[in-house]
Amino acid sequence: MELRPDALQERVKNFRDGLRHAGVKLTHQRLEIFREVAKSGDHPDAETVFKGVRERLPMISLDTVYRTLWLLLDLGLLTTLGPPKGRVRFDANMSSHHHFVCMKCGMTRDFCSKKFDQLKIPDTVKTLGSVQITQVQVRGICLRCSKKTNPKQRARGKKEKE
Amino acid sequence: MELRPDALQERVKNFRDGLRHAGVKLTHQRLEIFREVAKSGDHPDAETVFKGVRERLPMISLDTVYRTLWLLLDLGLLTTLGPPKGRVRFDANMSSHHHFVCMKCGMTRDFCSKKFDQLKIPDTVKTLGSVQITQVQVRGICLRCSKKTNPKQRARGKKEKE
DNA sequence: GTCAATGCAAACTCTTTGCAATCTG
DNA sequence: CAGATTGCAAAGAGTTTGCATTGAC
Repeated sequence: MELRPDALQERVKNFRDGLRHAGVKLTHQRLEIFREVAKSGDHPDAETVFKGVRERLPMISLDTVYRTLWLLLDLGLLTTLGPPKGRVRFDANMSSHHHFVCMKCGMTRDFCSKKFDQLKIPDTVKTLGSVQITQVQVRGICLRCSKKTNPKQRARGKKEKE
Repeated sequence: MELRPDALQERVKNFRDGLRHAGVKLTHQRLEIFREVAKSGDHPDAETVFKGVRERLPMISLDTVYRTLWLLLDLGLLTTLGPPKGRVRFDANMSSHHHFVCMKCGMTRDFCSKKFDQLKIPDTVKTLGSVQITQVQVRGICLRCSKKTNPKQRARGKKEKE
């Protein structure tokens, strides 16, 4: 599923501005990595981005892809699907509920809402496949992370504990 | 954040029934692994489950934890947060949109809905942290996966491609 | 020209697999 | 008691890091 060219242009412009504003260099690699994510509605993982970019920049290395993706995440030019960290997380709550997710540390909490339980799914969505569950995901920064005073903390710091 | 004891009981009962119904043996390890996930509203990853269970079953091995979690996922006694596979996936669409996610292969598609863009977040949620984005996640099985006739396919088959 | 960014290779971490020993039903 | 399940150890992915070289500003 490819994006319309003009919408891609728009995203790329935004990307250039974002880098300049952050005082970060615009390299070939960064541009192509961003384009690869931006042009797709599929939300690729690092490896998939790597393969795509390699067709245009055969010399690019996988670690540059990783470094760039995390950088763009820090700069707010990309987001991730689900919690911001790589591990799969398990949920034994099979009754209908919703989630608050902290984008810094990944902390996730359930909450209930009758209203949210009854959302009507657009018909266009039903053409994508059969629907099992609908959940609302509220993303933000948890109290614990908000309190941390250091403004330059990495979004993916490994030492962080929930 | 611990679950109320009676709600935990309920989940455990459901779990026993689920295993029996699937003709799968109920072992100490499986019970404790399930309890560890079920008692927490934090949605632990495999490593965290392992550490928790080890306090009660010191001899348990990490690979048993993994095998059990994927098994329970297959049996529908657990779910995961976000896509069902471990890799982080990136999204360059920073404007408001929502997701359809296939629980078999992880395929994810954006969709738009003005209604969903305007959901009012319950006040209780705001006590958890500051809110940045609210997205609806519709989970189900995509057309491609529905078509596959083999009913015993593993939910996490590695060969699957989007 | 300077300093950030890249590519390479090696290290690390997380997850999976093969197999003999053990335990459930 | 039979066959599923476990623990161990080793292999396989996926991700990160150090350092010399390259390239953007």
